[in-house]
Amino acid sequence: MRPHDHGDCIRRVLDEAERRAAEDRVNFTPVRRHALEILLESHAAMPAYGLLKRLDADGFGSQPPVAYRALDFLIEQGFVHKVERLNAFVACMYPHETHTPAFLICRNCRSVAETCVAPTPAALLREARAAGFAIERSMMEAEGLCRDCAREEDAPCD
Amino acid sequence: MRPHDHGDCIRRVLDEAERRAAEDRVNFTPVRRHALEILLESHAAMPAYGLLKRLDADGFGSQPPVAYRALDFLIEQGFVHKVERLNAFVACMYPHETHTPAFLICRNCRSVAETCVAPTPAALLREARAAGFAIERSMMEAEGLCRDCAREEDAPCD
DNA sequence: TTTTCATAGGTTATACTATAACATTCCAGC
DNA sequence: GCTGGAATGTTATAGTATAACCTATGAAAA
Ligand SMILES: [Zn+2]
Ligand SMILES: [Zn+2]
Ligand SMILES: [Zn+2]
Ligand SMILES: [Zn+2]
Repeated sequence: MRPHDHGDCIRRVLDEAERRAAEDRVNFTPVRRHALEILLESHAAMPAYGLLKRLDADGFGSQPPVAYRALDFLIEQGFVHKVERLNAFVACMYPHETHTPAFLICRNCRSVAETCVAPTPAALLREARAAGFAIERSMMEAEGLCRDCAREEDAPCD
Repeated sequence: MRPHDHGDCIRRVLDEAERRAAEDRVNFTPVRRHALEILLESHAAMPAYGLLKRLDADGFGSQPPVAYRALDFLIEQGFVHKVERLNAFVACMYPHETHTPAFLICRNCRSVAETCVAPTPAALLREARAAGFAIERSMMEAEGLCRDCAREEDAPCD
């Protein structure tokens, strides 16, 4: 991840979430909001039990449903994605647009970058149509080496 | 899934696996082969513990590593894919070509169709290049309604 | 031949992920 | 004030995956 003003990421996404929740008349309760804030702390993917631990520390309860219910809501609203490959969750960086999330997952440092790809890729859409399948949600995940880790592997003095 | 000669699917994939294993000098042992045969029995995705139960019934051992080791091998060789969304496994229907597996997963009947999509979609590849990310594997998963289930939902007498 | 090394498999235990089920609280609308 | 739905509290359990260590096998090196 390139250096950037992460405070800006946080404000931007949180504001948009707030706005969308109001617009859609959904209940953006304290625990839900706080879960999103925790996930927004970094662009890394966080496992459910990591989130739960944080929520517990902040007084929101210690039982698994606390985390999973918050996550269900946030995913439903499109504020959070699940990275299936990692069984972990990330705040969406493009909550203002409907999209097919696409993740670049580094097998070395496990960093996760969400890239901005349009709704369902054309090739998949074509295949789905041919099969009579109606796509409602889709996602893409790619595993490989991030820029930084690739540089390390290249280094002759490794 | 349309009606088809499934025995033909099985023979075709098994032969190709046999051939590729010999070519790559990897050890296609009885338990590995039998695990693939079990997964080939249908195009549905099977959970690891379902596979384990079958392997156990056929005398290959009852402990989780039995199944997970066989799956690790089969995935490594490209004979099997994991459907991340379902935490379940399917035999690859296109073992003769390197590809990005793409699955159409019905949210109603949980059927899984693997569609034949080329290596990493162009859009994702572009994004990855821009980020300096080297993709090694990628996959796509789409959730929605299969042809049959869509028909049912349409039915006025449902 | 004996040693060595790598791969596969056996076995036990445990960690991690997720949901079911039911009780309780809260609040908006009637 | 009653009522119904949404959110939360609480307990229990189901489901997924890996760690760790040990044994067997067989082919290559010494
Ligand atoms: Zn997103
Ligand atoms: Zn990395
Ligand atoms: Zn495939
Ligand atoms: Zn279906």
